[in-house]
Amino acid sequence: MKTLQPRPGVVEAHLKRLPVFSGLPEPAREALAHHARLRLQDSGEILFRRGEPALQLFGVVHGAVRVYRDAPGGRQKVLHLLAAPALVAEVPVLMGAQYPATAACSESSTVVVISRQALRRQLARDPELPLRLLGAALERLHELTGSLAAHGERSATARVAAYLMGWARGQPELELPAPKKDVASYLGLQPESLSRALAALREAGAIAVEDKTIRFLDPAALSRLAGES
Amino acid sequence: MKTLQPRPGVVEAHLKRLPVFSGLPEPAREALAHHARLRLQDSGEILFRRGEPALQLFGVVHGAVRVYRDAPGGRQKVLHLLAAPALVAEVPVLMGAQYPATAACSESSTVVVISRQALRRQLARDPELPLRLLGAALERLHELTGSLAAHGERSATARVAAYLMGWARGQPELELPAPKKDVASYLGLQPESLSRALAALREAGAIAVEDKTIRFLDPAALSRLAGES
DNA sequence: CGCGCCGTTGATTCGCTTCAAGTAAGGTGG
DNA sequence: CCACCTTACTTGAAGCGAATCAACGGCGCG
Repeated sequence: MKTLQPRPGVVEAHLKRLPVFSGLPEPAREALAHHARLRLQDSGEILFRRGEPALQLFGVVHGAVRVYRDAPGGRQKVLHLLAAPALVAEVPVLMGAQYPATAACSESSTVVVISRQALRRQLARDPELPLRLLGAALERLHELTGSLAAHGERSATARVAAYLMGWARGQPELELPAPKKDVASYLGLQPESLSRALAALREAGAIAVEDKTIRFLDPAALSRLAGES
Repeated sequence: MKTLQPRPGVVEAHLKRLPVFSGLPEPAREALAHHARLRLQDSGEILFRRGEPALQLFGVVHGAVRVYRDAPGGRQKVLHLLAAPALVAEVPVLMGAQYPATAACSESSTVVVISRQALRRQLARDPELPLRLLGAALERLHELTGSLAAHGERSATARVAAYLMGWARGQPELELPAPKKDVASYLGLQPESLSRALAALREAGAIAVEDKTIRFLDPAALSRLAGES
């Protein structure tokens, strides 16, 4: 891992690409950027661990991050998969709590690190910022809710189909934000099961798979496969 | 369902028993109570539905509520089980969003209903209140995180054991906050499976079951059963 | 009383996990 | 540049655990 302290302008440009900060007036972003660090992380490197006091907010500007919890038996259950641009750990940092899970890069990434102090300073100054962060938290809650509702109900294939559609956003192609084994864990599956589910979708003519790239060949069929119990 | 408009003093007394409001100065609670309604709900009656604009905050002062989402096939997946005293829907009301799920009473309950307007008015006046509500939201997020981590990993019996221990809080006995079928859904199980899991724990000598009451006979054994994969 | 809902228990089925190979790509050190 | 290792992914076969189907007893309620 390399920590940089580049020109504030560079960091500010990165912040601008994060949805939460993009709407802010430029001076506010500059104030934040002034106290931020930039980190270049290799795949697998850890951003923070569960239980540590949440002193830093992370903005992923390039790459992808997985948030997970260790489970008995040396396994880990992935709770979130984030692809740049995304914010990690707004809620615990905002609340002065501990990190509720561990975060690691699932590919080499560049991350903007903002200290809790700096964030708090800016929060006091900018009345819009807390609302934006709360909005992000709400979204997170929404995602967890949906994820929880999806588990148990629905077959493996249906879950995978639904997940793919959720990432599609109308585009004809999508790049998985993490190695398949992490995607599998996120979906509550074993890697083998994900592999088989993708194979089933492929054989149904709904998608084409090449490494981490999924091409949508038949969105209607995919949606049908996602819908059935 | 019966809606009452009792003396504010009565409502204020109820509010005082809700953790979020208990620390407030009495005048603040009275101001809130003034615009609140009291509802007596039968088991099964609905507080709000997914997708409706979140105009009302609910405080359960007696009884229990389940929050769920409808799943394909006419089923429903329970996301939260709340026993009085508890608050429902702080986050969407605070954010001016829509209810992300549906809430219904799982037994006959009495509920304090506070309009978003009234809450907002009080929020503007009381600098401590938003933080308290945020804290509640964080707890909710925590619960969801844990719940999600528990699904998939762990066997049915282990999940049930872990769930029971989570509600125990040191007491030798606990009352399930909902009919067993709702508890089952919350744990991602079919009612039959919950029944079998409880039977297994009973046969292991860890607990005794009588209707909705669970007595802890051997906490050590229970914890051991909860721990294994 | 008779009906419906909840909960329990038994028998069976089905889907996912597990175990086991085997391929392919990337990294390292000789 | 190649031998070697590790890691990611895929596929096949077998086992198991929870879902499902079914029947029954208890209880509240009209």
